[in-house]
Amino acid sequence: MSAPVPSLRRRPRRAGRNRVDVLAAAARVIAQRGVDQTRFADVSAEAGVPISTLQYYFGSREDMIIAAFDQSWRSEREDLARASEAAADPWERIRGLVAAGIGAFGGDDDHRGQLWLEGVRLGIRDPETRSEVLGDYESWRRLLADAIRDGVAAGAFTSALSPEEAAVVALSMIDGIGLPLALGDPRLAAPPSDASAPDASAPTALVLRALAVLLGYAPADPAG
Amino acid sequence: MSAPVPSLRRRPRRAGRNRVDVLAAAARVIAQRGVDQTRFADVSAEAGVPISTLQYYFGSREDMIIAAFDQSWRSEREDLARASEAAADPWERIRGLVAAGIGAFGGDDDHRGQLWLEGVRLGIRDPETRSEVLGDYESWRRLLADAIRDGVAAGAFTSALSPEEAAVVALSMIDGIGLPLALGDPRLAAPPSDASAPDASAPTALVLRALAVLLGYAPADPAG
Amino acid sequence: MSAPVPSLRRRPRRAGRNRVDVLAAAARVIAQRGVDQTRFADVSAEAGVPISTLQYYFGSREDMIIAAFDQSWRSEREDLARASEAAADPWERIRGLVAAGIGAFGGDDDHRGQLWLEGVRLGIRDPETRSEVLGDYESWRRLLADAIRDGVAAGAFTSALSPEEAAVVALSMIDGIGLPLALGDPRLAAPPSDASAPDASAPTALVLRALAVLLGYAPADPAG
Amino acid sequence: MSAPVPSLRRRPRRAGRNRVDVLAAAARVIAQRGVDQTRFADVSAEAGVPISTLQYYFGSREDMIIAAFDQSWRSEREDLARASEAAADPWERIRGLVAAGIGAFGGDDDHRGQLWLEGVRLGIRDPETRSEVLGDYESWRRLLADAIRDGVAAGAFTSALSPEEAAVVALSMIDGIGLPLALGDPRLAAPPSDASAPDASAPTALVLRALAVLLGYAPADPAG
DNA sequence: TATGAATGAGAGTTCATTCAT
DNA sequence: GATGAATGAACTCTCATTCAT
Repeated sequence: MSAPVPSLRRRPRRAGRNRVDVLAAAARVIAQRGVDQTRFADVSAEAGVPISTLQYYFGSREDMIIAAFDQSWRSEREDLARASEAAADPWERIRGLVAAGIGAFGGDDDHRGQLWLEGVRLGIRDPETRSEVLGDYESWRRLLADAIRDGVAAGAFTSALSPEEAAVVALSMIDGIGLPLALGDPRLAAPPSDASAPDASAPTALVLRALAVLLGYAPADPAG
Repeated sequence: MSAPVPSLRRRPRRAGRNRVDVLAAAARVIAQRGVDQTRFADVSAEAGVPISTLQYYFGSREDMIIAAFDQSWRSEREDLARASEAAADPWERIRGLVAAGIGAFGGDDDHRGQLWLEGVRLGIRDPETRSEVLGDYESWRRLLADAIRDGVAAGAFTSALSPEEAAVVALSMIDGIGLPLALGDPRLAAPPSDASAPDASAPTALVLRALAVLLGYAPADPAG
Repeated sequence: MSAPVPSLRRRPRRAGRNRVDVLAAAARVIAQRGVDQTRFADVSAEAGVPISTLQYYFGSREDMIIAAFDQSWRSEREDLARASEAAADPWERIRGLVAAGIGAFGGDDDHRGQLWLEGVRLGIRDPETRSEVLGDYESWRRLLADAIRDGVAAGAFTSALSPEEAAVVALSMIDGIGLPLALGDPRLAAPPSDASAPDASAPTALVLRALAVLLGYAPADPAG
Repeated sequence: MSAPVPSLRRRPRRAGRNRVDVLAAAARVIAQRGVDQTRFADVSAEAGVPISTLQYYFGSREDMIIAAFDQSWRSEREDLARASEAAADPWERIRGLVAAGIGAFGGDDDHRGQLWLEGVRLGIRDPETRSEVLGDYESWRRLLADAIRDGVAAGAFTSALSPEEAAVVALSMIDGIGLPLALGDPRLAAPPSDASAPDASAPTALVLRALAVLLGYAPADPAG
């Protein structure tokens, strides 16, 4: 809600720096309030920018929302691309992806999961958004399938499903467990804990154990 | 502070009947347009009932929407309870639940999946709705866990996960694959077909194959 | 600007009486401020009715303006029809029509001329309005032509133009002299007077003298 | 209280040239869209000049519009002055003026009539504009009255009205028939033709015939 | 019980204008 | 001299809600 502290170092040439900040603010509002409840007034308050400036930047409310999603998808894709190069061990890569995916639903300040859900819901009714969301699905599945294929090739995994099929299933687990996690489902909390704030560690471990079974991966502690 | 004395006469049948019809219409509108885009005018048109009558029935827009969800959850629970008695074979029961769950996202006239998604999204922000949705999750998990437990007891399944854990994972797969299915994800279509209308059969088969691996169930054709 | 004093005698059944009052108020505002400067807020103040009620009555601003014109044209046609029956003598009828037509531009509280001008201007750009305005022209011309024809038949007039042609010319004089009159043209004032408030008597007399020449009508005092 | 010292350098030609072009564009927009619907954005598009440049030139929207009218009146006056020297024969001069006046309402690309109407309408409410418009009326009447007076002096005309009165009536005919012509009144079309595009020839001939009667001018063919 | 009439709150959008280059 | 960036004001419109019947 507080206006972003402007970086004092070199102001960018024109409208641009501010636009990015404003889009981040819009994405926060969308995640918090939902697409349909996102008003110019909310983004204006969150970004510390007048309403008419938002309209000057984006034209209409709808275009602002589209732009916020665009930016979010773009940065998600960049994050994923970076993540794919990081770890060499196939299981380690899977573990990272699962943790990142489920973690999106678990944080207090991290509203990636909510934003994704808004995108899915929007995509059900808006064709343009739909293709963006499906592209997002594909990015995730490709990373998962690559890791699985590498693991199979290395002899670490033995899967009855093709890598592509296993990736579809793995991503379903991530998303499917993310929703009740975002709802604060107490059944997903680690046994001793009962905190109402969603904690992604227990569902992450559970999905990893299931994936280990599915991929025929049998270390001492698949989740660890 | 004293509540107004309620009329002791039971609400007459005719009004009650109409209320139920109206709530079904409201649920249809919610599934089609989304909660936030559901106006009195939409429900009025769908139900063929004046707006002021809707307000007379339900009080406020929000109350109408809550009532529509209530009714939908109530009937879902009844359906599930009935389904649980139907099949005796554990795998058969699992197969039925998976097919029902994924099928909710696949139909043209069947908007159960959309309605469920609306409920989840609403539950993220509204505590009252949240507990209803979590209750729904529990119903599903219980049925799945019961079937798994029976299968393990009968020696048909050998699972590294507890029945409860396996049920959580199974439900995640169902929901998690339902969303891209509702989006018309072409990757979820059966290979030869390329129809744009969502077809639940391929993802259902895929999830069943994954569950067979997960539960150590090895018939000739798990999906069949 | 003051809210209309409601007649205490029998309130009409539903919305209807008020609608007529509101339309009269809208017509006043249109005449005073012009179509494009007529805001809901202006009509609301003039009619003493909330803006949202205006929208409830008419739907949109544009529809309200159309309705105001409609009502004005309807009453104008009724006035003309009534006027056509009044006088028997052809020249007397012409005199009445000229006086009425030019008088529309001359009064302080009479904004018929301004309203007509707004209609013409609107009709130049809006086809629907155009046909209404042209119908208005036809009504006037028919009355004038009928009177001229009767005068010719009675031997009172001898016109080089056909009655229809003479009517077109006569109406042109009326409208064409009405505009500078509405502008307060000092050249149109009676010689001794120099009042800035438009006085229709001098231009009316002038047009009548011209028409007398045109129609070959030669009494002692054509304007008297 | 001291006015800022104005730059002594005359405004450079280039800027002045551009200003004139821009004003012509503004006049076109005013004629096409009407004064109240003339936005900076419209003139900007028509003139190919940025909005802020328009504001730099003219200050405010209102000033731009006034300037456009000013320029239009100035050039109209120059045209009229030139026209008055052209023809020697009184009736010929009248014929030229009538044709020019009515022709202003008839062309497709000629929006002089519309612009004049906008000026009249503006003048009804704005005193400054009013005196400009009345000056325009005087210019026309003077030319007409001069021609009539010359015709009377030459014995070609015998009018019951004074030349000034006859000029007022003549100008009224021109303007009064111009409005329905601008509306595309089918009754003003020449009998055989039925073109929807306004054709000034028939109403011009009609007005000339009426004027011939009024002025006692009796050639073989007054309109020819 | 049910419904039409009326109205206030809130939102998006347009547009002229101010400011800083 | 000329122009893009930014912003406040004003307006229309949608919609839930209240009131009276």
